[in-house]
Amino acid sequence: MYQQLKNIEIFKSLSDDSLHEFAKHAQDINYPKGTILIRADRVEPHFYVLQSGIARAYSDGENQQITFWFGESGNVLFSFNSYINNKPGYENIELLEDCRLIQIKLADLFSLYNGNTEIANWGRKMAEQELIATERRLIDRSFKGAAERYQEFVNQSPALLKRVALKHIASYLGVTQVTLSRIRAGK
Amino acid sequence: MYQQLKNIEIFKSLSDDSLHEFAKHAQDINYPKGTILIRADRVEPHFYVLQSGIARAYSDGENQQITFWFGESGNVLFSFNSYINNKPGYENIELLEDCRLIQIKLADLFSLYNGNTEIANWGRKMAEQELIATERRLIDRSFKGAAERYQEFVNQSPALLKRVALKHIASYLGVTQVTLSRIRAGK
DNA sequence: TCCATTTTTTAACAAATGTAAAAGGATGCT
DNA sequence: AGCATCCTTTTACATTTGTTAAAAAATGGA
Repeated sequence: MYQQLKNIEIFKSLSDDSLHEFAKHAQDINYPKGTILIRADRVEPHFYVLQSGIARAYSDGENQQITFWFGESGNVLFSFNSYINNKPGYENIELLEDCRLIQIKLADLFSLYNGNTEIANWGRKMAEQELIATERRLIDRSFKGAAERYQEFVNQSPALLKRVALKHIASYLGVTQVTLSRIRAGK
Repeated sequence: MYQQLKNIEIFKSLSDDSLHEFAKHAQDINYPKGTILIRADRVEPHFYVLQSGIARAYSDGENQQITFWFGESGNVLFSFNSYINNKPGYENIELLEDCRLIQIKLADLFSLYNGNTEIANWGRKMAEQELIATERRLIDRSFKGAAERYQEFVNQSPALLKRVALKHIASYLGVTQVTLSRIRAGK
């Protein structure tokens, strides 16, 4: 497990000691395509790292479903509200392909945070990077038109474009599927 | 300074020891209304806590300015990209009233993070709370119409409504000032 | 108070996006 | 292969929001 973690980008900033600590609590696990790994109405007691496959996080509304995050190999994956506030969250996470995951209990992760300064700072930086990326997306919604946001998605995530249904990409970009079709048709 | 920090909500989860550590590096500072405290094109070497007054963060585009954050008494205030990546950021921060601030050098904050597990976890939680709030706003842009977003702003931030120019609130909500006027007129 | 400046509202029109429904494609299962 | 299901595109129309310009209202200083 130590060797496995060592090859994951997000762990590369950690010392060997911290990585061994992580490895003690980490499990390798597989789930098939279509699995709803995390449900909005439950407290999810695990934290995951995607090793292969892709996933999406979405929120259910009255008559629509909003996809607001995609995860690829190497990304961390958890229920924000479980992780941060120990409450049921607003997001579901669905595996869009068969996935191989690292699984760690939140309780174990938190004791690592409390007992190891390096890991606490690792967790801090992880949250900060997500924060800055999310804020950029929020700002881009005001600055850029839907066509431009689509072009950026194509440039930055060509792999996702091929593997994810367009209806999910549409809601990720903040438009309806009809609008995305229009953009793609170049009209 | 220790007594002063002790009364700020965001520091209340810290032990006395950690608070004394903070106090060693904290300074009390005042700036007048209109000050551009943080500029997008510079690395900002400080981290601030607002003690009184209000502020906004905004990003400049070609022909518009997007306000994406408001700060009130008790909020932390920093340049994300300076703080997180040590690079010039995308945001300016303007003081909308005379403000009293706590100022701490980022270099000092980072050494606190690296030397004190409790403070590292405090910083982690701070980033996590901002993250969850930002993500909610992003999701709400898709789920809710502009009129509903305005109503929520009115309910959640009545103080800001009175003290901030409507043009800034409009861009915070992701609409033009004309649209916000229409919403307010109930049309 | 008066004036200049800034902010907010209103109006008319244009553009972008949403909605609903239908048709065409693609996919997966038996 | 054939069928059912789901995804994507297209069309027509409605609605929302943006743009530009002007007027009204508020603000701040001399």
